[in-house]
Amino acid sequence: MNRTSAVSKNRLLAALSRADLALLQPHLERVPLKVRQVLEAPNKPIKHSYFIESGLASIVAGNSHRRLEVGLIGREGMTGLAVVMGNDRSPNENFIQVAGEGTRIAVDRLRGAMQKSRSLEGAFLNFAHSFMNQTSSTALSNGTATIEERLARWLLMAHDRLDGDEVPLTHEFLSLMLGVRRAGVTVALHFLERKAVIRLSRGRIVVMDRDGLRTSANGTYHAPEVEKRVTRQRR
Amino acid sequence: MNRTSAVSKNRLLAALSRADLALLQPHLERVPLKVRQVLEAPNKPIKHSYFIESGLASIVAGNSHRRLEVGLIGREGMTGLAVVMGNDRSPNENFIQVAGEGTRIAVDRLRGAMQKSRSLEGAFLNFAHSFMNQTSSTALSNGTATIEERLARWLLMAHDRLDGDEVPLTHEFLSLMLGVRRAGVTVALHFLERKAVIRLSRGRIVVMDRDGLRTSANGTYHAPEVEKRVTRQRR
DNA sequence: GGCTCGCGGTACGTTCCCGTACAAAAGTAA
DNA sequence: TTACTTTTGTACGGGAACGTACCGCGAGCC
Repeated sequence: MNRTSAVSKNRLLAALSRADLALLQPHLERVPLKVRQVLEAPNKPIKHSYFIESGLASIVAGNSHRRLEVGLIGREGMTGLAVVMGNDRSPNENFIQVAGEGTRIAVDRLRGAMQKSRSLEGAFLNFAHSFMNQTSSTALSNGTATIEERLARWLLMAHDRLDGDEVPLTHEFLSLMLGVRRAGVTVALHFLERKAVIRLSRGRIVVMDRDGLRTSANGTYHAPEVEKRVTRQRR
Repeated sequence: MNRTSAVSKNRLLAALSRADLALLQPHLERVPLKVRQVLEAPNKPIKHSYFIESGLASIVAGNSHRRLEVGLIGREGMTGLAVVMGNDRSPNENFIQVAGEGTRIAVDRLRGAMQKSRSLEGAFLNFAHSFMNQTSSTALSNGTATIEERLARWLLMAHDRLDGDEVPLTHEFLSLMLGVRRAGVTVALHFLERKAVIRLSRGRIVVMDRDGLRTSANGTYHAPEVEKRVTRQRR
């Protein structure tokens, strides 16, 4: 199989050494990712880890009354972090928010591969750490930012992970993600539109000006960390 | 060395197998933990991981304008999770909030021990995962709860990790942790005092009624997960 | 080609929390 | 005791977001 076609659009897989990839390859299964598809149910054993190639998954925490998104995963990473960290489940729900496709691996296969290769395990843990940082950052902005700032941050994160400039989501959906009123989202989006950083149409937000969005995010957005981990590869 | 006295008051250490503990033991150094002592500075290489035996450390995220606590670590765990996950630094600050003592280990020794024992690594990763869940939960309550609810949650978490019922902190300090006004904390604490779930005195909050606090937390507090991870010990 | 239903725009009064400010305790040092 | 510092109690006007509600519009369905 030729090298170019073998490289996944998933950045985590694409960055693996050939040997590590070979450990996973036989167990990877290509799957479509449909909107609202549940990848992990809260407190239920996780069956597969997903490597997203296009689309977006949302990690949502919640206690029936309260619910909101604590993290976003796209082609830069993988789902099933609980498994990477030696557990079999997570209290949070994980579902597809923007349709796409990717590959998945059964969790026992994943565990096996990680046991066999420290560098593979290291790569996954490294992503788990950056996801943890994303969650901290979410906690920070939830605690201190306005809806408009939080929306700008969210749009930037989504834009980072999608092809093109369209974010195909309704205000209602965004309000669930941010844990605020739908009407609040509508108003805040209009502010952003008046600043010409986005354009709105039904069920769709188009990012027009990333820098403007960054300004609107007012310090709550941080570019996805450029891998600065201690290299552990020593093979 | 006799078994009773060898068992650390740190729960993570106490739960390790004898073999795993033996890997760490030679490198552990007993240290006092002083208020405001910085265990990890943001984006600087971490030098030691700390196993707290008494006292409380706070993990704070922030961009100079904004700052608030995203997690709390006491005797149930360890600091330096970035290292556990293969990195050498974290964007968050980590400092002592309530004085106490504990042991620490230099990070390269820690890495060495984790390389040698999968079960040791597994134990630490398991804690990292539960800390991650704590952070999600913080993100959730920051986004959806009132000050009074967040305070109740915070007090319960602190109470879980401290000896006795006293939380020796000023309103000012709590306001920094929650990212709200100091005056807001004062008012909210009075509400809780009027409900007789706490008692206030200068620089000190005494927990009187845990169940009442739980009610006041209104669903934002979850008892620290009772270790339900897949057993990985296969030593 | 009319209808239905989901989505988006807008409004009203209310609640929570903010920024700021100042003075009354409660400790601490002299 | 006195003087000083830190912490706490309380107030005020203002702004952000809330719950709720109602209506127009667009897109897909029959």
